[in-house]
Amino acid sequence: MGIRKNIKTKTIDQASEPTLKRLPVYILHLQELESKGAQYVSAPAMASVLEFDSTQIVKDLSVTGIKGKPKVGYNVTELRQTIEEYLGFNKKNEAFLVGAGKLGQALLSYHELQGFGIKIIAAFDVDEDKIDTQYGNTPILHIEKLGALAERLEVNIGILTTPNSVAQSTAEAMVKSGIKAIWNLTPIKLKLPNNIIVQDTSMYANVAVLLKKHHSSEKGESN
Amino acid sequence: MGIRKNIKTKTIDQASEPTLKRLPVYILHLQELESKGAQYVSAPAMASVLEFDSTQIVKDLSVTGIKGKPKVGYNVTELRQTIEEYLGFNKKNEAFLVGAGKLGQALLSYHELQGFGIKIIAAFDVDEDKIDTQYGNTPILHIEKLGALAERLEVNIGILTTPNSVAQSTAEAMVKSGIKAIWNLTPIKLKLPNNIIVQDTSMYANVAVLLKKHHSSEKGESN
DNA sequence: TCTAAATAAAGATTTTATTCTTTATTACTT
DNA sequence: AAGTAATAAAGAATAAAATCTTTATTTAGA
Repeated sequence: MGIRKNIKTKTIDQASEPTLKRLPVYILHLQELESKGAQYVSAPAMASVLEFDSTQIVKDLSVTGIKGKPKVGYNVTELRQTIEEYLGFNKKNEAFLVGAGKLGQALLSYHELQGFGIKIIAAFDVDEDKIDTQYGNTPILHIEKLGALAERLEVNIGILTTPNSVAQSTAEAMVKSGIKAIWNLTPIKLKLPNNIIVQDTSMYANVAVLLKKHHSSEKGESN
Repeated sequence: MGIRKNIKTKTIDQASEPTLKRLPVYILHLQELESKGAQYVSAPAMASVLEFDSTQIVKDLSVTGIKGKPKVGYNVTELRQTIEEYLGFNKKNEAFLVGAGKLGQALLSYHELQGFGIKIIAAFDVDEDKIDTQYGNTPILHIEKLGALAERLEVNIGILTTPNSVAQSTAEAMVKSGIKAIWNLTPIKLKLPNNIIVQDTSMYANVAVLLKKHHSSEKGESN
């Protein structure tokens, strides 16, 4: 019969940021497998397709608490659902978008985001031409209404796509309105209270890495 | 007189990716300082504004080869120019954008990118309604013309903003056309030859990190 | 001209993430 | 039913990055 360990592994949480960023990649891959009718998938099989290290995949997936079976792998659908649940993609993540410029409009059109947890229910701006119009199905409102609406609708996720010059002040207004988590798509480093979650997605940062690597490789450096 | 060390520090290159991503933040901050007429700035002064560690700033800046003066700091304009030069922002980085959907259009409108090194000179799509029109000042062409044009204009930077389903095949076509560096804004993990530089900017990855941190903090976890 | 304060720069330490190695489990095969 | 091959899971080692510490430089002020 053997000895059964009774020690519960309880370090379920606290996944690293690189791990969190890889999890959506797994979801997309699993969705593709599902569409092909696959029932099970092993970590090495995923590794060869995604070109990750297979033990890293096992580690990444383990943060969700899911268990795979040796010789079989993971149940594809169960795995996808478990990751989605872990990331909170299946929760009602309603968000406000502030700054309805080009980038903001792109995100308003980017309906795939809904499948990945975020639903933008209103946008805010100061441009009178945009205010009280709709973009897609999303109303664009004057930014003054942010506070009252955030409270009434209990929205606490904000997406920041304003011009750089007003990014900091707008973010502060969002916090004052009860926004707890901000997805910052401006390149500005926001200074906000510690309890506010800020996720930066700077186009500039990515351009910088791309160009430097590109120019370095042109000069024949060893990558 | 003292002993003057004659050993040249030659590890000028090979900045880490986190460092490369911070460099544009410094540029933005320096631009602001310049607009206020500041002549010099010290690493600790920048640190207090940007909320970075000051020694990290010194380390980051040192990859460009610039030297600061004790008690004075760095010359603001010289520092900005040196970083821009290091990242290749002042070079002629002409790029093609492939996939003129919403996200692609947002980038076409995002003229600030020019100040950060990237100039999109043409966009490509398969949608007949878009082909041979212009978006802003940028022509949208049929994707079949990519190869010939890339060769003629010697463009080797590509921006990928297609639907996920065609991301891989489009990327392969770009590589065949002579594109050497791809800024991948799809969430797909591209499988391309090793000599091709790929920089991923996945919205999903960032949403994943944001939501997980948000939900974890709601549950009262220690950040 | 000398002293002291400020700061850059280099080195060491700590932390974090990835990769490698070992162990144990499970299903398939004979 | 037993052995074997495949694989997950846990742990160890390695690599990388951030932070901390020390040293040396230099300019401003006495």
